[in-house]
Amino acid sequence: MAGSNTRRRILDTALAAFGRDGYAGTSLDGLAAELGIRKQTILYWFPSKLDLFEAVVDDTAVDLADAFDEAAAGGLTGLDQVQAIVDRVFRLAVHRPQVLGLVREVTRPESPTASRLGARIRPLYDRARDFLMREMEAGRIRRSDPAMLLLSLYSAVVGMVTELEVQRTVGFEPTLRSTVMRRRELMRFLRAALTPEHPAPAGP
Amino acid sequence: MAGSNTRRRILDTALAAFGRDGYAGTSLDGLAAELGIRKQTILYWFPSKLDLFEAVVDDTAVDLADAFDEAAAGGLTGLDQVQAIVDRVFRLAVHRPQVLGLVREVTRPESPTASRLGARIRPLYDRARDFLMREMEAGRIRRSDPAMLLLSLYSAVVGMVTELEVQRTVGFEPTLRSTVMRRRELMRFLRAALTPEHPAPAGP
DNA sequence: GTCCTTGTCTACCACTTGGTAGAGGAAATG
DNA sequence: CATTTCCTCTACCAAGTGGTAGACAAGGAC
Repeated sequence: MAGSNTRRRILDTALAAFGRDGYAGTSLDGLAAELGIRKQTILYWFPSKLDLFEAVVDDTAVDLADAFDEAAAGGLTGLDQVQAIVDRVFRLAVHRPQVLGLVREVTRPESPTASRLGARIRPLYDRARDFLMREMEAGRIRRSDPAMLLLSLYSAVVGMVTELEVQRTVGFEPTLRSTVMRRRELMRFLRAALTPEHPAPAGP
Repeated sequence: MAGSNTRRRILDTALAAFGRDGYAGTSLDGLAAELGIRKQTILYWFPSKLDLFEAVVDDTAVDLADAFDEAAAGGLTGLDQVQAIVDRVFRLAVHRPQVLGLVREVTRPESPTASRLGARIRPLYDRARDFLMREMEAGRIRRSDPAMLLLSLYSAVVGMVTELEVQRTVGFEPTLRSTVMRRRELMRFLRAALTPEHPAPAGP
């Protein structure tokens, strides 16, 4: 039953292709060529292109959730927890940069399954927001609208990671050193933005 | 010579289409249908799809540059200048949301003209970085790597504005009120991140 | 009037797209 | 051995892709 391996290979290659070229920009023929198989083999495992895409999205959502779980398992609080998550996302971005490409593709307003990953991501989003609210309540993070703050955090992280990919595309292979630098700089930015002004602000 | 108006209409509609569906996801036939003309009329004004795309990008780059010029004309410094630019970008996003969609599309690593807008945007980028360096030197903005900081700023702003578009797509028409709220929240975030810790840090 | 330019159109073309139908090999199962 | 199941393939297809060739109408120049 070496065949089930084919399914895995298709998912992996499709993740890279969708993340790199987008849904519309990815063709089954091209994908098959990249895999050294026929397009019909892809359609055997996944009844349609959209089905394949959704499978890739679901697969990726699991990876992301795992990463978050892992980062959250330490039971940290405040900025230390934020740092742990950023570290984890960066590690994911270095090991499997395709994942972030897919996130970018799928968060496009007109993405074929914008709502789908939305639903998959929703629990993560809610957890993160609850965390931020709790920490604000405890005075460990500067008070602000948690939803907005979360969006800012998300944008900053994905933007930074995307930039790494852009460099790679241009042929400027980012060194481990430069990646570490970026992560550190991003954390400085986030810490500056999140550190509370006074120990306990408490306002109306 | 009412014809030249056609060119303008094509550019406007193409901007929206490319920003919404991406380069690969946009077909000349579909674009023509949207305009109520034949595809060949498009190809009369722009010799190829790629030419059209590049024209749209150039056109958009001019708009962006104008917006920056306008925001920078006040001769402000420090956080006030940053705020002016964010305000201006938000205004652009509200009036012509397609522009931000295109920016998003074109900053994809594998975008057909990733380097093109890159070149067009480069002067803006350099100006912004110089500004940040100057303000850091003057102690009006927290010291950090200007390039990284700029990327964080860019990501936060574009992410926030994109989110407005996502809401619109989902049918949740963002009110003027909610837009203003978002802008204010974003500025709080940026101010927190940029405000210098001490009046004059002075390093080695 | 005739000619030339401008702009939009119809008619086509070669190629690619996602998808269907079904042949055939390999291996387990009886 | 025969049968069935699993997997990958060849052979197609209808629709859509970007793009070419050229007809045709409107208007200005002469």
